[in-house]
This record gives sequence, structure tokens and C-alpha cells, in this order.
Amino acid sequence: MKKFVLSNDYEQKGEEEYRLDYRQLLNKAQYEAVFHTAGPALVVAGAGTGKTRTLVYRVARLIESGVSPKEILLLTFTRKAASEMLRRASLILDERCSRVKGGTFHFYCSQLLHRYADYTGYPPNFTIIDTTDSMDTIQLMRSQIDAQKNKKRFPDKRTLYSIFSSSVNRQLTIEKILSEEYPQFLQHLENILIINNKYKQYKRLNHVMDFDDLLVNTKILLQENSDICEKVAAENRFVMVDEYQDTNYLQAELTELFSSFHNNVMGVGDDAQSIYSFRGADHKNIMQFPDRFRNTKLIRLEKNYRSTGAILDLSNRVLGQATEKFDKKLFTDNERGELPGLVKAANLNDQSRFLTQMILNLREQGLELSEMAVLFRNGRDSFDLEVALNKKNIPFVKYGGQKFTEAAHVKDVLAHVRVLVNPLDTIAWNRVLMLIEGIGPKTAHDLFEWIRNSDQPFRVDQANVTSTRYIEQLQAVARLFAGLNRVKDDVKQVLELIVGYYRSFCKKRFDDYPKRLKDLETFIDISGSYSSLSVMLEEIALDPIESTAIETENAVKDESPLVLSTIHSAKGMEWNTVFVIQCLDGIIPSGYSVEDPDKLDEEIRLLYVASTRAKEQLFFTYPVLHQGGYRDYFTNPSRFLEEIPDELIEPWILMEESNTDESQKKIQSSSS
DNA sequence: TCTTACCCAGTTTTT
DNA sequence: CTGGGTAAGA
Repeated sequence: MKKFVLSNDYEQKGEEEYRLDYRQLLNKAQYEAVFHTAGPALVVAGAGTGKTRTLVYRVARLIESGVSPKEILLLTFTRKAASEMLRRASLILDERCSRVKGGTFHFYCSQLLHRYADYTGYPPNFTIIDTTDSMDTIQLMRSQIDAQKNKKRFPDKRTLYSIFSSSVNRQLTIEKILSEEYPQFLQHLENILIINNKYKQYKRLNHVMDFDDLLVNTKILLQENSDICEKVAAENRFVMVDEYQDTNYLQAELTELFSSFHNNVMGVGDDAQSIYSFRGADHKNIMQFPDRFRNTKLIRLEKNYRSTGAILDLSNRVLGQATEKFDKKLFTDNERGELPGLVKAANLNDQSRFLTQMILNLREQGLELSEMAVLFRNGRDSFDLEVALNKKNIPFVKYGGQKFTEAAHVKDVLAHVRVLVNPLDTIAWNRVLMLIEGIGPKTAHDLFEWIRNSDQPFRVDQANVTSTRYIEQLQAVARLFAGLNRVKDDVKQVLELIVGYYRSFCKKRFDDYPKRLKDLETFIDISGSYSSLSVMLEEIALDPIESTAIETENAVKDESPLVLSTIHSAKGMEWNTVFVIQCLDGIIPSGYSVEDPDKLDEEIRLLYVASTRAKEQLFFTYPVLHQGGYRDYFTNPSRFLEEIPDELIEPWILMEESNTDESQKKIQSSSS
């Protein structure tokens, strides 16, 4: 075969022809990354070194050189991150940037699978099930094989799910996963494999995919259909993968497939910030990038622009405690700034009082609420603070933790939508049917057997298994779906009908139904923005709505809110002032991680991610008395902070105002 | 046989 | 606060 090398016409542009003065706007390493043209490149970018900036400018530069937005694929960790980057690129260049293909691996895969459904054995209307649904399905399979006759402890649905998911994401056999991580369950290997197979069959039969299927089925689609692979890869003239340290083996394979035609692939990430090993990510993955993509150009961004010297020193010290050493030489020209504070509070209540008062003080000094963030390990660690913030009327948004669309009542309503879109979605049918009094798992299963074989699946009242007890209810279901089918194209009307039907069940099922009904009303309002039911389901599955997004929607828009976030969800973001709360041993590091040095290292990286979010001020707080905690180590501060010398972190003590007028103020002035 | 009510236990992080 | 397990009720 002969090769003819096409010259890159977009490259012809002289530097002076660009509208943006990239040399002025970027440092040398960033510039190198932005102007990298052909072939694979890996950008190893420490925290705060302008990683996002580099990606944004690279998008802008490519488009300015005449590359069509459709030819660029920007894969990020969340959809929010992608839209934010494209928004910024649009601001510095023009709106063409917003038409770049961007999103998560899952989202892009979902689009490909819908487009090429014919080749996958799935219909185009397949639905995506979330983790909860997957676990429910697994539980169903588990109950069918009757593990009881085996008296020995059998893994529960959570464990089974993570075994299966691990095996997919890391592309290892179940046996290998078991012997490496769950040796106590090796004896059940046979049954576990049976459940896994049943689970796989079930998903195919019911036209549903779980999150992992989106990735693995895309891989199979592209590997087994070279024509489609070529077509897809040819569309991706430039592929960029952000947060590469948090990709797993399967995603690395997909990256290779997506970029297999042009081979213009750029990975961007920081091995010191790898915090998603529970999802199969391996921080060594990023270091293997040059092995997977030959002739990779390596670019390092090491100059930190974000944080003060004091914050950087502390962060480096935190990271230095890891057994795995990183050859990081982060440096900065920024001022030293104030020492980070280690705030010891008597109890949870005092911790929250300190936060609300400090936040209000800072706001008075002119710092916007949205320039501050409170970070924590677990979604629930902020509950007490949330109450305190509400009392003081401080508006906030919360990222991470329980999602709006994961709440039971919203899932109930969505189950009806899923049935309407995909009448073979058993899990959704189960939810719909089991709302009815007198119908449990068995009856629901029998009804579904009938539904599967019926050409009028919504006429459940016609099923022969009906007993008189719930025939009327089934007629109501049939009427509901008949009505829904008539207004199928109007998302909002569909939701109104479902909520109308669901209202009485909601009252019966939940004590706090007034709040939940209000949620559903808001949900109806939001639903107007979706173009179709299937689009809505896809969006909600791949990008669940944050709980507080609902409330903030209605709240007064005069002040941008304070940010509360899990550390995991704070990845890639930055604020002027950051508070890391609940820095207790057993929380950071999590009690589940203390046994395993690798997991402990990841907890260190997690704290490193948290502390490098701060630009100017950083506080770690912990209560001495942890209410509700029964274990001793819950009352000790995080082991990662305890041994840090006072030159790097300043201890703070909270005092009550009673000693005349020198209280909070005194504490504050002592540090400034 | 199937459903439901009740009690006890355990609770990470996300697409 | 939710899930799983058990025991009693339909």
C-alpha cells in the first residue's frame, strides 16, 4: 500500500494571523501543548498549573486554525466540566467552540450505541439503568438461585455489583477479581458466575444497559465492525481526554479506538490526583499512556498559578506522606500568604458555628459567597452545616451526595416514563406494579411474564393472573398508559399525568409527602426543557440532577451561592477560600481504607486534591467530640494532618464570647 | 403462598 | 434513613 501524506492545511497559518496572542496568554509549556498538532501527546499537569486553561485554549486554537468543531472530541470526567470548558472557549473565541463534541465517556458511548444500535443486538430505544437499578436487578437474580442452601456467607448485591463492575472496567475475569480482593467468596465462584450470566441475559432481554455496558458494548461495536470503527474514528480528527489519571483500562482502550484513524490524541492529567480507584481507575494508567500510544510527546506543566506558597507547601507535605512517591516539582511565584489553619472545635455544632460566622465575616469583607467552598469526604458530612446555613439564610449549592433523581419518589415517577419508552424494562415495571397494594415481587414477576409475551403490553388488566383484589388498580394502570401514549410527544404533559396518578401512592408511602410532592411539581416544570422522553431519560441517567439545584432554581437569584461539595466532586475546581470539614481519622482517611496501604495512599491524594483547590485561604476543621460516632478514632484529627509541624499549619482554638468583647475577633486577628 | 409490618443493622467516593 | 431478614397475617 502506498501512503500519501496530506499536509495539515490548518497548520499553515502564521502566528501573527491568529486573533488571540497565544504567546502572551500562555507560558512555554502550555503553549507547547496548545500548539501541539499531530500525533499523541501526554500533558502531565500538576494541580493549579492551568490544565483547564490549556485545554480551553487548545480548543480555541484548533478552531481558529480552521478545524471544524465536529472534528474535535473532548472527553471529560463530568458533563458539567465539558460544558464549562466549551463555554470558556466560546468566550475567548466565538460560539463555534460550543459545538465541539464534548462529554463523558459514558455519554459519547451512549450516543454511538443509539446511532449504531443495529449492530449491537439492542434496539435504539434501549434504556440506561443506574447503579441502584443494577443492584436491584442483581438482587432479583440472587434471590432466584437460592443461595440459602449454602449456609456460608454469600456476597450481597452491593458486593456483587462491584465485583461485576470491576471485572468490566478493569477487563479482568471475575475469578481474578475474587482471588485478589474477595478471597473469602472464592468458594462461591460458581454461583457468582451464574448470577453474572443471568444478569447479562436479563439486560439483553429487557433492552437495558448499565453504565458499564455503555463502555463495553461500544468497545465490542468498534472492535467487531471495522467499517464503523473507521467511520467513527475518522470523525475524530482530534481527541482530548481530560483527567486521564482517573480513566480505567477499558476507557484507555476506548480512547485508542476513538483516535485510531488520525492518531491525534492528547491525554491530560495528574497522577497525584487520582481518586477514583473504586471505579476501576488506576493512576498507573496515565504513565502507561506512552506505551499505548507510540511516539507520545510528553509535556509537563509544573508552575502553579492558583495557590499561595503557604498552601502549596502544606499540600506538598500532605502528598509527601504517601508511600508511592511522585516526582512533582510544583513551584509558584505567588505570595506566601497566610498559613492554612487547623481548627479544633469542641463538637459538630461549634464546627458549624465557626463556619457560618467565618463565612459571614469574609462576606462582609467583600468576598463573594461563590468564592468560598466547604469540602468533605462523605455526602452526609455536611448535614449539620446545611441546617446552620439555612438558619442564617446563607444560600448554598451542594455537589455530590444523594441526587435529586435518585430519591425514591422521583425514581417512582421516572419508572413510569421508562416503561412508556421501553415496555420491556422489567425493573421499571416492577417499581410501577409494586406500588399497588397486594402486589409483591411474585405477582409482579408473573405479570411481567405476561407483559413480555403480549402485543398490548400496557393492557395489564387483561392479564389472566389477576385476582379480584387489585384488578381495579391494574385497570387504572392501563388507563394511565393509554392516556400517556396519546400525549407521548409532550414531555411535560406526560409527567403531569404520571404525577397526578402517583400522588395518592406518594401520600401512602412517605410521611414527608408534602415536601416530596413539591419536588415532583418542580420536576414537572423542569421537564419542559427536554425535547423528548428518551432524551430526558438518557440525560437524567448520565447526569443526574443535584438535589440543591432544584431549590436554588426557585431561590432568589441576587447572590451566587456558597459551594458545598464532596472532595470527589470538587475535582478541577478552585476557590479563593476553602474549608475542609470533618477532618477526622476514620473519615479522612475513611475507616474502610486504613487496612490497605494503597487505599490509604488514595486518601492522601484525596486530601491533596482538597487542599490544592484553595487560592488564598485554607482551613481544616474537626470536632473533638463526634456525636454518633462509636469508634475511638473518630475523635482524633486526621492522621494526615496531625504530624504536620506548626510552621506549615497553624492551630486554631475556638473560644466563647463570654470573656467580654475579645472573642472571634481576637482569634481572627491573631492569624492575620 | 405471598404480602406486609416490624425490627435491627450499617452507612464512601460517581458515570 | 434504607435494606435485609423474620414472623405473622391474608
